[in-house]
Amino acid sequence: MISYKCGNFCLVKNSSECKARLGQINTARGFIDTPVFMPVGTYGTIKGIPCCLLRDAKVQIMLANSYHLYLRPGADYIKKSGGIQQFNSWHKPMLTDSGGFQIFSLQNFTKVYDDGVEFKSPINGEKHFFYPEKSIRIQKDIGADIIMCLDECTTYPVDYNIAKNSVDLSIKWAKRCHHEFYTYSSMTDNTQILFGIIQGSIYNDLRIQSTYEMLDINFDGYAIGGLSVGEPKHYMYSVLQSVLPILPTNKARYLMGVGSPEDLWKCVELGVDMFDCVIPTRNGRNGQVLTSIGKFNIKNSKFKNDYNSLDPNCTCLTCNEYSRAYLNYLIKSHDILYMSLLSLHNIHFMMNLMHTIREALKLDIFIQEKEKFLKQYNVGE
RNA sequence: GGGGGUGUGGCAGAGAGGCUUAAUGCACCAGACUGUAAAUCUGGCGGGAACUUAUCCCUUCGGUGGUUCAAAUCCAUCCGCCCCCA
Repeated sequence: MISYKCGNFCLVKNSSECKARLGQINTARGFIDTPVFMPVGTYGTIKGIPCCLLRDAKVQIMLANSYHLYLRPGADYIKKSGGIQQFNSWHKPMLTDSGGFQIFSLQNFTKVYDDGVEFKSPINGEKHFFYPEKSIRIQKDIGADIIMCLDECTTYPVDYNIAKNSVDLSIKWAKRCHHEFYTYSSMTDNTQILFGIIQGSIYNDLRIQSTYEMLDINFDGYAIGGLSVGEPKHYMYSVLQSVLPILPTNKARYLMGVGSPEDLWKCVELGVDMFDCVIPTRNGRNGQVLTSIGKFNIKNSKFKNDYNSLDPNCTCLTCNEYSRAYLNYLIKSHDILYMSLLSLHNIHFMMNLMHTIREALKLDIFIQEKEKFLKQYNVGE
């Protein structure tokens, strides 16, 4: 059994073939084997899926969003209810995002100032001022195991000078977050950990500057944000190749908002440890099914008389119990059950994918397994 | 027997002489979705050519016949359906 302090990242094994690594993160609610994929439950719930089924699917950690939870039901409320993991019955590690992504996703309801950001609530139009200290306090009160700094997630495309100012702002905010994190007292003191977020859009020199300044502040882990916001793929890989080599090997690296199955293999290869993405859940609710032989949309009429399971290589509840034909029927008849069943399958798929990646790293056969996966996956349906 | 109404694309339902192959929903067919304002959004949806763009031909608003340069829209007539009174 590996023994190390809460919050520490333990590097278990490096690939001999590439920059990929096997690791483990220690949190108050258990160990997380990396590389890991974290399903997104913005409002503290993975839509449509009971937590017991997430545990069955071997989900290790899930995401929630501090801004959305702050709006409803409120950070104080969650604190009083015993923390988010108690409130939602998940009882396992959770990571909360800071609200920084909402500067991007809710940009039409947002005004960024030097001190913080003014959000207009999408629920009722109320104005809320978010600033670094507030984001940290909310996340601490919510009880997140991993807390993210408030950053500014820029849009794509963005001018160099705007990106540069944004990087400077995110660094300034990161320092304030770091200070508040070690100042503000909460019920879960000493068990929560804080990650900084590297920005800089597609500009490698800004990314490198952002990385060094984040390293100076000294976080428990480092996230790469502001990617997968519409930029061409090669920019993302270019940024990763600039940033990852200068990150310390003894800290976790988290690529925010990524990604698709093929992205996961490629980014693990470059040395990323943690991922999150709405693809398996949101796309599942829109009918997209991820399988070992490619993705497809179960709404398509060709599945009306297809009595096979979604994925011949999957053993999830959906694949065990239901045919493509029935799932096609469910979605056509707007029965809400399809959302749960497709989300659950897609989460199983992502978990199996990460398990395959970890096993490949254990056996040091990552590259061959990656190629095997991509070949089969791109065959499609 | 008397009086009134109505018939539009797969369905519902606008349109009341030219800009109408005909609004809008639904259904149907595709596509998109990457730190979730998302059970959402976008496109297509009479037939046939062409297709990088543009475009062209044919056929449609119950049937038939008319008026008109021009008809889903006006007139006549036939057919179907609905309602009220006896």
